[in-house]
Amino acid sequence: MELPKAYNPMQTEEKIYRIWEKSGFFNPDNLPGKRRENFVVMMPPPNITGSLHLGHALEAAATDCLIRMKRMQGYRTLYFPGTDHAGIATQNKVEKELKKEGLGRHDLGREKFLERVWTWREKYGGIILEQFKKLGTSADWSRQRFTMDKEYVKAVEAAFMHYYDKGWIYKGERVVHFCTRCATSLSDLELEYKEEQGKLWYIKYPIGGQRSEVGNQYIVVATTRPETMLGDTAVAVHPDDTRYKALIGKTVELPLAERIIPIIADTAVEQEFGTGAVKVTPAHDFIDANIGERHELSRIKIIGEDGRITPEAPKKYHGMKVKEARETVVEDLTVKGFLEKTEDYTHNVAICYRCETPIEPLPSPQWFLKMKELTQTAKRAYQSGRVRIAPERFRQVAIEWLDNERDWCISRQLWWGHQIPIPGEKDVLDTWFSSALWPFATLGWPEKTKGLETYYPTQWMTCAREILNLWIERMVFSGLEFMGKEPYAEIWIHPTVLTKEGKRMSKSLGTGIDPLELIRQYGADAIRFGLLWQITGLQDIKFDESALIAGKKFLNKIWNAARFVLHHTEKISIPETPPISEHKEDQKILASLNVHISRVEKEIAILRFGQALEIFYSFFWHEFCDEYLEHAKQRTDVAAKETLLWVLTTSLKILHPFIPFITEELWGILPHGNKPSLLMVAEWPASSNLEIRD
RNA sequence: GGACGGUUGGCUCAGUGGUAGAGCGCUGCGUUCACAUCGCAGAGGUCGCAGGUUCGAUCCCUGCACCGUCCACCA
Repeated sequence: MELPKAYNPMQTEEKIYRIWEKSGFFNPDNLPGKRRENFVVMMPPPNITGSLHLGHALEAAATDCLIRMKRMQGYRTLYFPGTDHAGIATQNKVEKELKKEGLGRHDLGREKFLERVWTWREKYGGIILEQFKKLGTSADWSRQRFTMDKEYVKAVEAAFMHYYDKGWIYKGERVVHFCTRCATSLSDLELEYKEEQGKLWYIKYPIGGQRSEVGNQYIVVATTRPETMLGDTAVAVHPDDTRYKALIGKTVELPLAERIIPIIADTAVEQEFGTGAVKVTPAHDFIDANIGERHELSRIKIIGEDGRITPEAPKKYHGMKVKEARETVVEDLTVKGFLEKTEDYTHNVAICYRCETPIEPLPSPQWFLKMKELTQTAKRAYQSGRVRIAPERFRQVAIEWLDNERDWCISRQLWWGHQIPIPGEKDVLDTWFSSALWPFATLGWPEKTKGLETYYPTQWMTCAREILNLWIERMVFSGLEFMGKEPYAEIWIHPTVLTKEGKRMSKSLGTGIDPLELIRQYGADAIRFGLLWQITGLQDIKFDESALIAGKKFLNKIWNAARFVLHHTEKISIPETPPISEHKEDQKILASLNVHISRVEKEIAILRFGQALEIFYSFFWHEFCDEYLEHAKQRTDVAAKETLLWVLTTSLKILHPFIPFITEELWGILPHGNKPSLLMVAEWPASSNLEIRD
């Protein structure tokens, strides 16, 4: 067969992927040979709103590399794919789509709106998985799950009821982060922070009196949010603050609201900030809420879910938006002489991670899940090593979060999501409540399915750094709670892909790189090569396209080495066992091959994909091509030909997990004695069983 | 504010207690016999700064500077 001089990924990749899919080998139930041990990995389900970014590509390349290697090593491999309904994210996407038609979700009503979301899901829900296929991901698409599948909904309800019956779920009015635009509460992890040039207002609170004018005695508090003073129920100072010690226990009159409130002592107050005296608004600030609980202060909710001032505040301010209220309050304070001074002040303002609206902390009835016991079981799993975490340093990060996590607010005021299975409840559940069940809900839990029996627990998982707490920890305690077993043996926090300048990749900043564009330009193998090549250890990756060029060149090198070997070994088949040869050069390359296989295995075991690839790249290019191939040109004996074929085919096996397309293509062309199966299920060269001669 | 990571040739990164390496880029030469997406040759680094340990430090320790990430968020 005459091969073209240059490797062309376009002509290969689509064809090869179809052959793989048709083989059925992505499904572990169809794998040839006896398979005793599992290697199961759950794909972190991408949002149905998403399209592939380099983080996904890195995740898929690394996971697929492991899966393919384990598959060849005789494991029962399952790479389980699926997608996440992603409550807020998806709802916002659809709302944006509606907005173009001049409609809001309330115009449609709940039912019609949800129909629209499902339409969206049908249309776009699978696109991202198609993009994973382009990368060569050998996931079992026949098992694909969505977090709103019927069976999955049952699992979510069962989990909720389990906690509910245990008394771990309760409804309470708590101060939560609230996005007034999305009209929903948000978890800590759904916030972003934006630096804002704000002001610090110093306000005089008259001491003791019943006066509505400023007297001689007053205490000054500093605040960035003067409008919340309408809901103040105390002024707090540090108990050790000598300036204010004499005032503790006395009262002040709250300007504008004309309420008498106490001066209390609390260690949460920082003496150095502002005047050392702080207004306490238990309804609209988290720290104040805590202070309020300690001192049994009443909570006056002056900002409503609509972002407007409530009737709890003085009549003048009713119905004002927060910003307007702030301006009016400042004006009134100024006119009445309560404002001492104003300073410029830069601070971070919490904003909604979806729509960037400033967050209002406010008391709202929400559902909570008690966390104490759950987090402690998860903590023990990490401490005992039953769940390993790589790199190891993230274990401490995980444990610290588990130690400090408050009860989990699991309700959201959205339309798109899992209904809380309590009659009359309109809210839906936090997306992460369903994601937390991913490793076993995908396998049919709470039914006792064969899949669950066979494939739970899983062996490995990877995710991005920022969802370690959001997702990973919650899967661990959910797995322990519902299955009695940790959901995976090891979690790898993979490097973050940054721009070459070391900045975060972001669509809005225009610093993102589209992997699909790169695939078109270089081919999927080169992308996988480039990404894996750059995973070298602890560091995040400053994505460098030159690694893709290196990959592309390497692929061409492999292609042409194969062309040469094919020409040079006509009428010879690939030997079944390593050739035995008298020639030193043959012995040397065969021995070196085995050494390099073992080194690759060792690097992969500690997830150093870059070093593994480098090791074999160097062997193949320099030792095999530059030296042995040149030497073999002088040889016509069978031993040389068998050695060429042996080293080449073995190299294809080793390289297949990294660059599956080209290796599979060449495997199909090489002269096998018997009709070969696919390379993806070929037997991994057992380096440990081979004699290493040097 | 808390925690963590990094600082090595033009760029992106490996690496080791004892003459410093790769890929990409660059320079020169070379196209009959796998590959010009190639071959050969080469230039290019006082391994962030300052101390310390050591016979010897790019590597170990301390401090500092700068870059970055995550977490928390302060009125």
